[in-house]
Amino acid sequence: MPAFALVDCNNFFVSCERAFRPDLENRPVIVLSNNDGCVISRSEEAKSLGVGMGVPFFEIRPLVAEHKIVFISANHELYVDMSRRVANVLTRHAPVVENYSIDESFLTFPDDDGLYERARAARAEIRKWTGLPVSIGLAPTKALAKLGSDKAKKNGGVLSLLDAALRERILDETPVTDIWGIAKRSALRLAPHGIRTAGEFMRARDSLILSVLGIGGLRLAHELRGTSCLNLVAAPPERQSITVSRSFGAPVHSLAALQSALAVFAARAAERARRHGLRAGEVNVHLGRREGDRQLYDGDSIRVPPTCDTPSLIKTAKALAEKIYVEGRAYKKAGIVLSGLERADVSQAEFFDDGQTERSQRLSGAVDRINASIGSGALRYGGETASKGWGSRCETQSPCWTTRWEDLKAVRAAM
DNA sequence: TCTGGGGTCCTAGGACCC
DNA sequence: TCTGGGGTCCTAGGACCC
Repeated sequence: MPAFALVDCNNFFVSCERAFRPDLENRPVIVLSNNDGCVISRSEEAKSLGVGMGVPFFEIRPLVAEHKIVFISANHELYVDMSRRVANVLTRHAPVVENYSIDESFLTFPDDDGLYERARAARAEIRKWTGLPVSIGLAPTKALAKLGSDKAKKNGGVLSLLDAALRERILDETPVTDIWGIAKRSALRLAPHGIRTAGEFMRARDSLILSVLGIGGLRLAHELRGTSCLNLVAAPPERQSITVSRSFGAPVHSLAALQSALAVFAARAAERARRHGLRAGEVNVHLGRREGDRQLYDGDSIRVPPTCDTPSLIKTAKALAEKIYVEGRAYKKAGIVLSGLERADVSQAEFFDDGQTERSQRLSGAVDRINASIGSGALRYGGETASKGWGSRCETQSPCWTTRWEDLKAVRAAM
């Protein structure tokens, strides 16, 4: 029978930091989001002190001080590179690998022969080559493999749910919110029907599930029963959108500052589009502010002739900003979303091409290459001025141990 | 007076994920 | 005072068409 494995890096961001800082082992450690705003990764020690996922940092400052919790500002350059290293090891262990997120991969196998031993071997090899601890779940469907990897964290690292009887027992003691794809809202709608555990959900009538949660919920129920509905996506589908957005270190009031931030975001977004060989047919710009508990957005979109050209996207972003900007508002956040993406190489012929396109593509390509070799942001377009009045706060960030020569770790060996 | 039925496309918002 | 960033999918409702 075909089988799936989910490989999940434990406390990924914290583990990446620990890989280069052994002194952080056995201590409570957390990693903070942009602006040191929220907690986005926690070591087991930090979890047991009661630090929740996603809680605002300022709320737990006293707890941090009391227990000497180590806090680190996120270093995504490092995490992306570590993720790539894990993926490299995995390709040696399975015929098909889907890199589902920065810290999770689905593997698929034609049959489940000796799968448990193979999973243990993969886990040991990842530890050896990257220093990262992973948990692996084995099962006949993706949703079950995911559940398996969660349970594996407290079960020696590898858990097989290939056996139906064991599966049912575990589902019966699992709250329905622990299922991948079911969160608070859905749980609230299921509760009146007496569905609180994953087991109860799995055994519920199809018609009931369909009416309460829709087609996605029904697929999930089938997955839990052992019928695979979510296929492995080896070649990731074309992405639907590209977003670059940031919260500001302090509220921003002026249009000029918002435009300078958006110019930088537009340049990043354009660069990403080019890296994926895509052009955007629609640009959205939004400005976020806070009113009490609520996040409010002023935003607007515009269709454009498909492009991945930095200057033209900067121009569009600035124009949109001007259109939606309201004087006197304290903006906390801004972003740009590129959508209507199409492959750059199969674009329709450009009827109105005035010869600028090719020149501008060559220029963009050169800028990308220079930035890739020297460091992101080394070369900028006009309008992409350095952050003035909208920069991020970031107290403590680790060096880019694996991606920058100047950050390479020095090791001294005593003979 | 009587006001169909089926379809598509688009958009905004909800819900969820990591 | 201080609350991330980047995504996906689904649904409902409106506009429009024949």
